[in-house]
Amino acid sequence: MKITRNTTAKTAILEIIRNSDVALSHTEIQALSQNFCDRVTIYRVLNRLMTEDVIHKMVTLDGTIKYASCHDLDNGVPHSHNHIHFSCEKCQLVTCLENVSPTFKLPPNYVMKEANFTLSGLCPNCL
Amino acid sequence: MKITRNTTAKTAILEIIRNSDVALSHTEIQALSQNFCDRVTIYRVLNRLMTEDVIHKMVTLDGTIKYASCHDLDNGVPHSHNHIHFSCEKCQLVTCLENVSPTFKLPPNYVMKEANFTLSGLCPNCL
DNA sequence: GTAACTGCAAAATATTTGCATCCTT
DNA sequence: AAGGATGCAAATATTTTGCAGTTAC
Repeated sequence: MKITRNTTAKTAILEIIRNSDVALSHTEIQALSQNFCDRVTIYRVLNRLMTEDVIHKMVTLDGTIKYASCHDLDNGVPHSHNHIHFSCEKCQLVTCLENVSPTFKLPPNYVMKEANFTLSGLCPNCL
Repeated sequence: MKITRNTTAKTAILEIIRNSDVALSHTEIQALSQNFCDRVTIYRVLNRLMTEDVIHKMVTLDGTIKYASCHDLDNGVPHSHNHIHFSCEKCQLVTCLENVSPTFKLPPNYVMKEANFTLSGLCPNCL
């Protein structure tokens, strides 16, 4: 996997994502960045961070793309992104439910490469 | 549930969606509609069809929203939209896998209202 | 007849691209 | 030094809103 340069923008954006316990959209990251860098740079840094596999993205039911940091598993096995993301319709926060992996059986001759599982509803804080 | 008026635009758009065996985006529906009606009307009709529960939407991994008709179950029970959608990365087609419902266990105090399960990979035609 | 629907224009929002300049390695 | 990264401007794409005119019921 190709590693890109460690620039200040990249470091700052990764910090924002890692400090958040919920997934963030490009717009939310921009708001948190306090105009530290350009909108366009955020788009490009997010793409870089994804190719490096330090963050992953998901989509909410309304099509908004959100980013969250990847948590490495203890055993060093490459983590999967097949966990469920929960989007609270009241507080709007998107949380990674790292330990909830759905099971299912694909029909014959389908080859899965990526998965996105998003639920919406009410989170414990808004219940 | 509120039923909206059966206008020619609504009928035509529903026809397009029902005649397709894959889920369609707003842009794709517009292309298929041969400029039968305005872009804005398509947005509004799609929203109406969703409130009437005759179509449902999903999001692909890149955030594109796609629409597909709802298939009623034999027993008359309101169908769920918790089936998996498969997005082929080669031919770009999004298919509803109606019979594949994932099972999972939500943590306590989460209340699920909607679900979106999207996989990407290769479909049987592109394998 | 009337409330719902549509088309058109325009605004608001989101994302991508080109290019000159700057910075990491 | 060199190639990658950034900022800015601008193009492109997507979605929403307002309003006047039209249509379904």
